[in-house]
Amino acid sequence: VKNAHDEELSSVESVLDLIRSSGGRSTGSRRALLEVLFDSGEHRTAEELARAVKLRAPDVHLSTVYRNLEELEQLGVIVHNHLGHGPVTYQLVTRTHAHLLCENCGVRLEAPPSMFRALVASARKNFDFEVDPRHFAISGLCANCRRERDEGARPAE
Amino acid sequence: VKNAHDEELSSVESVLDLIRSSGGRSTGSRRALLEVLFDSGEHRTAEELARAVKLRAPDVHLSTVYRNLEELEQLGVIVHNHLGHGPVTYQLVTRTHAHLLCENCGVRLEAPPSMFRALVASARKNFDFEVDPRHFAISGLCANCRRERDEGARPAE
DNA sequence: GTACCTGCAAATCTTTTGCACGACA
DNA sequence: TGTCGTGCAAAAGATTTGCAGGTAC
Repeated sequence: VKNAHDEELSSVESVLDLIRSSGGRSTGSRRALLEVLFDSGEHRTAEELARAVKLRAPDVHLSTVYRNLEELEQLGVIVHNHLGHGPVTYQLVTRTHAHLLCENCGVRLEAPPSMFRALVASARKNFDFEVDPRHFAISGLCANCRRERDEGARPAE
Repeated sequence: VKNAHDEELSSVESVLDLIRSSGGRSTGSRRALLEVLFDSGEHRTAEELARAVKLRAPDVHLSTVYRNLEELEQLGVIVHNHLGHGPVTYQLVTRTHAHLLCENCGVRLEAPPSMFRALVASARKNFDFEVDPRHFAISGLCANCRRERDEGARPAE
């Protein structure tokens, strides 16, 4: 779980350098995966990433994508997130942030780090625990679904 | 996503009543599953619950447990949690609480609701979002693993 | 009696692994 | 050249579904 510095994570080439310097090899499938990760939006599943990789390198197999994602995660280049109930999603560590996820409709809101300041401080103080709010989404109910629920709970609809 | 009142969730029989009143039937497999849920500790997987159910009612099939868990969740009797990377776990809604989960070693700490007060207020104010910190674990690093990481990062070990 | 529930088997979906071949350093 | 990486197939783990028969109400 080694910590890579930000400048090492700024481009496809710099990450390939990082891979080489840790004893790995710079291969076509790794380059293609990194290009996709740097190009694409957030929270892509392994399947989505593999589909995009195949556009650049048609022979790259899904299992190779999984293996490379694991390698990149160990190097600290990407993280995976558990959002909702679907498959795991991946993204560059330099682009992570916390999320609010509606349990009911699945809508996802990006939460600013400031929102977690008190929680981070409290966990540190009370449990000596360093909270990283980016790995799992914070679940709850969005405004719409809360309204729906409250209306549904009215005595006589 | 109807909200059951607490007194309806206080015992196996009261939940069976709730099931009947919502058009469902009181069956042996449902009773056995509820007995297991009321008897057992927290965060049990479907597999674990099915194993315990089979001790009371050997013919109950795993798929029936899944179907009944889904039904109970829809009635608001239980919730499921995503803790760490393993299978989903279930527990009675009356016994839920938030968790801190170490990304590195998997240790799980029970977090008091007070720890989330500021987050809950801030999400409500800024996003009109009602946070329920019990559904997903809050991930991060426990004291031990943080120490380990910090030592690993020292210039010369 | 009828709608709901269940056991069983099989399918589905996501992810992992074994193995032999090929490619990077 | 030797190790690491890859494609492919197959396995594994968790969950869902189709169907035919059984059961609560």
